[in-house]
Amino acid sequence: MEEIPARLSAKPTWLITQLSVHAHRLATEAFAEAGAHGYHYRILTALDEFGVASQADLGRRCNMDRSDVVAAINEMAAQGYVERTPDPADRRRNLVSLTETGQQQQQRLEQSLQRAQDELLAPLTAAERKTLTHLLHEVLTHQRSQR
Amino acid sequence: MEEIPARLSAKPTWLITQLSVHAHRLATEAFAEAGAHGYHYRILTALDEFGVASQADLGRRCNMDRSDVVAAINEMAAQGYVERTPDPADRRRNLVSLTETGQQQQQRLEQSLQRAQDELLAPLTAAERKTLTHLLHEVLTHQRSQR
DNA sequence: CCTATTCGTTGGTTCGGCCAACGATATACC
DNA sequence: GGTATATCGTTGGCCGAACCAACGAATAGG
Repeated sequence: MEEIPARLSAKPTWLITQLSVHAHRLATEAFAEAGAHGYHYRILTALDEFGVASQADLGRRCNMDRSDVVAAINEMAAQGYVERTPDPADRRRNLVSLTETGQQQQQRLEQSLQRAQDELLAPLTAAERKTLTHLLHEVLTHQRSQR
Repeated sequence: MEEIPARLSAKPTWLITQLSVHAHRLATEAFAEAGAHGYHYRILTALDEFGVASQADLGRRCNMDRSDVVAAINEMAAQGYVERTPDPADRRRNLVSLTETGQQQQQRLEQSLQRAQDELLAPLTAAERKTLTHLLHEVLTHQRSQR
């Protein structure tokens, strides 16, 4: 019926980009249930893991552009998940901190994402998931080091 | 300096989406050298592999929306890589065919992509690449069967 | 015959990822 | 100390890939 060209389906770049579409769709749907976006999850998780940070730090940790951090923080501050206070030690900076409800939101998103994750990797055994994760990690860190 | 939250970098969805950014960038740069886009490569390859097809067929094979097929065909028809003729047997359809120069373009893109591919997977051995490809393929086909 | 379905096309939205520029501030160098 | 350089937050924009809704024309199925 709708066969895929072999030259496409044999290429890792094709597989990765196609799979990222599915992964992205699953993650987006999961986040949408909690009224959040991908950027929001990244920032909440970074704050939960490393504590208070400047917006620039968050951008670097979450691999986001500074301007996108601004927008995400605006939205989450309006929702009460995050607080923005000027850094007394460096008045260029804003210190972003996680609120109580922000932490709860992080946990909600964490669980939603976990479910999406399981759905995505359903056909793989635990060992295969580990192998896949390891290989992807390998390639990604190499790619990151290249620039 | 700019550490990445462990909860992110351990998640296949994160790894896949982040890696797809790199894969996509490498592929896009490779295609840009030949003045093409990712959608163009997909269609050219599908035509090369399966021969003449309707736009709707191309969309299904390349996993593209019909409307995006229209735009890509427009561009490639203007470049002379592809020809659009009405199907006499079904006047709703257009039959899209590959021209001589279109076939050459497909080969150019094929080679460019191969180079991007090698760059992306540089840190992996041949065996690891095979494993990765296999696992990705597994997950993707399962995902495709889900809808 | 008439209802669904398919096809190509137009026009629009969304989301993630970017870039350029700005004023304010901080750091480094001379 | 003063001056260049860099960083930070912010605004406002761009792009590409994916997708959706709706339309007229044409076909297929009952």
